[in-house]
Amino acid sequence: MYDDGLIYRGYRVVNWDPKGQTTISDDEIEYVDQVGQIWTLRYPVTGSDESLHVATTRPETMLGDTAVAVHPSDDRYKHLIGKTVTLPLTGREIPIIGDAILVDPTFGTGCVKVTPAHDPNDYATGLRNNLEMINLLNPDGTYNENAGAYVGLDRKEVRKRVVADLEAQGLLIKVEAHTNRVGLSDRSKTPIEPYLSDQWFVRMDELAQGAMDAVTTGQVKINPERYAKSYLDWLGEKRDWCISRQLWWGHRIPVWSKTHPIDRSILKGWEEHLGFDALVLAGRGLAPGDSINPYPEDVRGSAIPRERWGAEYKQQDLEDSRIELVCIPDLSPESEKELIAKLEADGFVQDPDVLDTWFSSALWPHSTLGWPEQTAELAKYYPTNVLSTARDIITLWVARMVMFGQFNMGDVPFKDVYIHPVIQDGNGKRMSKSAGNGIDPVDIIDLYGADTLRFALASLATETQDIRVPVEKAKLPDGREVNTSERFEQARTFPNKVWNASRFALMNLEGYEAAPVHPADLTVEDRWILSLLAKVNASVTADLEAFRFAEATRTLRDFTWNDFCDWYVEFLKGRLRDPATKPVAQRVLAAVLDGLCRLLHPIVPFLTESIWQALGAVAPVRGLHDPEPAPESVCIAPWPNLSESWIDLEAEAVVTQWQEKITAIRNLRGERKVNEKAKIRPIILAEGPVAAILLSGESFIKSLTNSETLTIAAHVDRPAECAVAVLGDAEILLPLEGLIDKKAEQARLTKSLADLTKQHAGTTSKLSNEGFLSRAPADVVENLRKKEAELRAQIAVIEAAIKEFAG
RNA sequence: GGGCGAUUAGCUCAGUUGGUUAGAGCGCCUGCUUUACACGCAGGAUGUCGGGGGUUCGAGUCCCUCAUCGCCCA
Repeated sequence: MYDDGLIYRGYRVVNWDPKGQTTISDDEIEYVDQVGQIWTLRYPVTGSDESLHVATTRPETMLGDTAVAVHPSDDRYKHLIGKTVTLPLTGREIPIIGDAILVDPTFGTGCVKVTPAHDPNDYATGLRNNLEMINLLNPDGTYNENAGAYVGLDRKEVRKRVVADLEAQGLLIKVEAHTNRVGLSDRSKTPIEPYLSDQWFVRMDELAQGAMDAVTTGQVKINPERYAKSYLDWLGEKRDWCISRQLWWGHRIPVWSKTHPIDRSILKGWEEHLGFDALVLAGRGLAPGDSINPYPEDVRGSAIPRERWGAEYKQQDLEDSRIELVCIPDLSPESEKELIAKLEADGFVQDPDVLDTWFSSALWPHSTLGWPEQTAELAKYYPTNVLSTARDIITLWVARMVMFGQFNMGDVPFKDVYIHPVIQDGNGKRMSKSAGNGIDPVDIIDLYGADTLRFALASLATETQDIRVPVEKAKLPDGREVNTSERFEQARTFPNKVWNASRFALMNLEGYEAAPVHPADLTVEDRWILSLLAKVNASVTADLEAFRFAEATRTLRDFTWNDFCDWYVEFLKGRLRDPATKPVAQRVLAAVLDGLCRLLHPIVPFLTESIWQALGAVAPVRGLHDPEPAPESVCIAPWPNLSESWIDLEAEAVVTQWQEKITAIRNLRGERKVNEKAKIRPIILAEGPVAAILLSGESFIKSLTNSETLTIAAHVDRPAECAVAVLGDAEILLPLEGLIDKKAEQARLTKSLADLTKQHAGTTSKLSNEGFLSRAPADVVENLRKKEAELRAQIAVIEAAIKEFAG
């Protein structure tokens, strides 16, 4: 990048942390609203009675003012442009300039003090207007000799004295409370100072454009999509990146310099080896265009016009000296050593600064694969598929990885960026070690296991940007008190449930023999569970591909718990006891468990692996069409891709019918507080195809409601005392001789009548709405018509039942 | 100041392109040690979808506005 002129040394205003004594990047500044003050100062116009009022939140910087700016078309001040003011406390005469960019004439007094060395906007103004730049600061935050009488004092002390001295001279107009945003260093929490100093920069224009193009063309996809905006906005500014840091850790900048008249003879012999372009030579005080400097623009920085070099460096009092810079290119370690030795023997010293950590981190996707060597890993894994990261480093890291990948590798580092939500505590605060509100994942593994941790996080990973995880204390077996959360407490039941269902399956797979199962041999409930499994397979696959982890997890949980465990396992119990039906039931059970393990594996890998091993022991060969040996680990088992032909809506409709009636009977039993163990003799009134479906599931309905007998008929002599439930297509009677409280029963029916009547009124009002009928889609209208008819029938049945009780 | 997100049951959250009576888990209430599972089973109660306005036959969902909270960027 150095050779390409993308890295340059520049004398710029940077963010300076006086405590850490280092530059910090824009991203490491934390802005806090602080109640402070704003001081209005009076600057007398030289040789006149007039004076200008300027407002500032940092009055001490006035010592470094080199101009006062007004808007060029501001009638109040236009006539003063070109004159000077006498800067209080210093006596310096500084120009009054017109600058339309810096000054908003409608804000404040319309006059702005300009301190180019200590404010980024003022710095830009200084460049535009060719202003002197006076650096007031020492690196430790004290004021230097440019501050005159205030030399050696800390910036806070200078402020106090400057304000007091101005007040004593009657130049302090007013002090007002003012809330302003103060930039604090993330690291040291001290206010940062804009500071003019020599730093290294990366030129961003082309690099940033390339990284923007990667996202706008879809070469890199950011998920959720809304985050692409912050990526593009940030890169769009194309602000050059200050990469030098005055820290003791990090990659040291591989540049050697010597402040001396240049003696190129010491490099004799290297030109050929390195190529002339590998050496960038620059000198402070060199005349512009000096032939010895191949990249004057790059070295000086585009923001500093060549014709202004003199003014720049005069302030550094270096006009007579020369700095020669040598950037070490890629060499073998031996050659590099040799070159460094030669340079250092001649008095060159390595730049003491290190590179910004993000500069090094940006190399991560390719450097970890062996780059700059062309390794096999690099060829195979670059570019990789997905980068998963948090949103606060989209600009810090993601954008820079893309730029560096494109520059070094000629290709983007990854195809998808998944921005996951950030976990906060129950009060919406970010977790942190110092605040003590953080949860250590290792503690959660100790408490609940890795699968529970993973399952919990997967179920929380929605598209939202934050997830709240209320923090509470828990004691580990070893006595340590750690932070945990009810979220994990809730999640732990799922792996347990899966494990227990698998135990049931494994216990019942004894004597399993693999054989193809013909579709005709499958029962309705087999076809039902396989149909659901195929649907789950499809939707989970789609969810994972779109990074919808919470949705995939919920689908799998619901299927496992509510369909497989609650119903299918119960349907199987009888069949597994009967030697005639057992073999097919076992084969389907093994196949479903096999599929479930594969689907659950990404979410609960340890659990599914142990089930997989146990399943392999009893049923090593599995599958319904063509049974085949299972892979030895679920880790390497192919992701299932069940054919749509498994989807069987007819079977689903049948099982739904059974479930509805079973639930209704259980409901009657539960509400009437009939003991679980008491045998009941429910009656289902139904006719036609509904009755036929129910008859086909008679044994399930009986066993799953713990009924002694079950009557399914179109008509029946109604027992004198029974609880009644009215469904859309059937009526359920539960004879409860001596247990029926007629009044309570009537009240229940009346309440349900009221509900239904209300619903019915809603549907009829819609159906009589001309606008609805003419504008709503036909199927919506049709469905509502059906609904209305059903409700009407249900109401009639309930009214009859109420009469029955009254009679 | 600009941008993004959130506000739905006591708590934590789903709710796809507007279309039946808004869902789940936990918690709560009732009843169950039914030989896979009490980290469980069966059943139940709980909502002015933050406030206001608008578009529409129809709004938790779209638009405007206000409020509160959070994040990012200047």
